[in-house]
Amino acid sequence: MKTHRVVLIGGPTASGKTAFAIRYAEKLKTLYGVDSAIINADSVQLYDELKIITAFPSAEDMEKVPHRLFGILKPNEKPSVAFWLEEAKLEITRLQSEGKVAIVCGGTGFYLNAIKNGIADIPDIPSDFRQSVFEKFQSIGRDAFFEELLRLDSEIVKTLHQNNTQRILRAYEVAAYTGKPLTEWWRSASSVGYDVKQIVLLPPKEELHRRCYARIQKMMNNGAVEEVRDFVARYPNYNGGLCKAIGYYEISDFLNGKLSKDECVEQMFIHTKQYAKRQVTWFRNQMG
RNA sequence: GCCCAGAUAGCUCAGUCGGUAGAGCAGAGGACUGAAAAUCCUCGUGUCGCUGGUUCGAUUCCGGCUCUGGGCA
Repeated sequence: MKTHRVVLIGGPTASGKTAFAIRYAEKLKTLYGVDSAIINADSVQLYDELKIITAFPSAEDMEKVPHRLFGILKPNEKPSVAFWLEEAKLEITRLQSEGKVAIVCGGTGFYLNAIKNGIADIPDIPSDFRQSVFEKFQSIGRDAFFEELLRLDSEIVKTLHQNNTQRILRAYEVAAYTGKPLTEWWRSASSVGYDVKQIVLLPPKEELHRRCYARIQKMMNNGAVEEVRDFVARYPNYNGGLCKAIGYYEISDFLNGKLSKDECVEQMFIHTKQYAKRQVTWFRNQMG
């Protein structure tokens, strides 16, 4: 086992990545005598809150194998691939210098892909600039905004639908701020150049759905409701990155009476299945 | 027992002034280069409750029946 190799473990939610990664690390140790660490590649486990609904690794698991990049963000901080990649590269470099193997594990295929293929070296866009772009979008409307974007970046249509607000804003920001179209930045992306071994777990759909449901039940039994109640009490009117964790809105709606408990669980189940499906599509089609 | 309102896609419902019907959600597939548990795209044949009648033609109008709400007794 070459220690400079980077192992990527991906798969949809509830596919058993965490358990697999730990077994993998233990085998590296017993079979090859090689130490390793698990690096988080899950956007929502980057946070140090809402650990139940984000399926944060258990304390026992974290004792078995060193874990990195878990719980490194506060709720009001925002992650991004670029941020994550920088941190992951630092960890990988550190592990490799110690002769250890990096096991990058998580469900955010976008992040895993960045390890494989790298991302374009685009400068940070200041938040006030981004805000002004957003205001422009709101004032002139989607159609006009998209037309202006095409003037700045004529090739963007090939990969971008004008209804995709997040991305047309991003494309506009980059083109307007850097004076260079996003599509051109993408062409200049260079691979990070790791020797990557990729493992993707893809359980059959029915089994995956069963596991998703079991996991939601477990979260609810482990205090997911109390966790969200406590969180919204400490962060009133929160609208940061943790909002996107499945369970945040559903349990909030249960707490304020908009959903019954059964409906809440049902919604979480539906959203988890939909998420898993998007992940499977990504892993199948974007990562070979 | 009587009165009223419903009965249309897996669910919630719209609609057809009579020419066999469409939205949202769910579901299926897909995209993805700095929000990715996010964001976005594509896909809609279903005895229009059952049964008679009128009509060239009924899911649509009329009658009866069944079921579900709500009201009156």
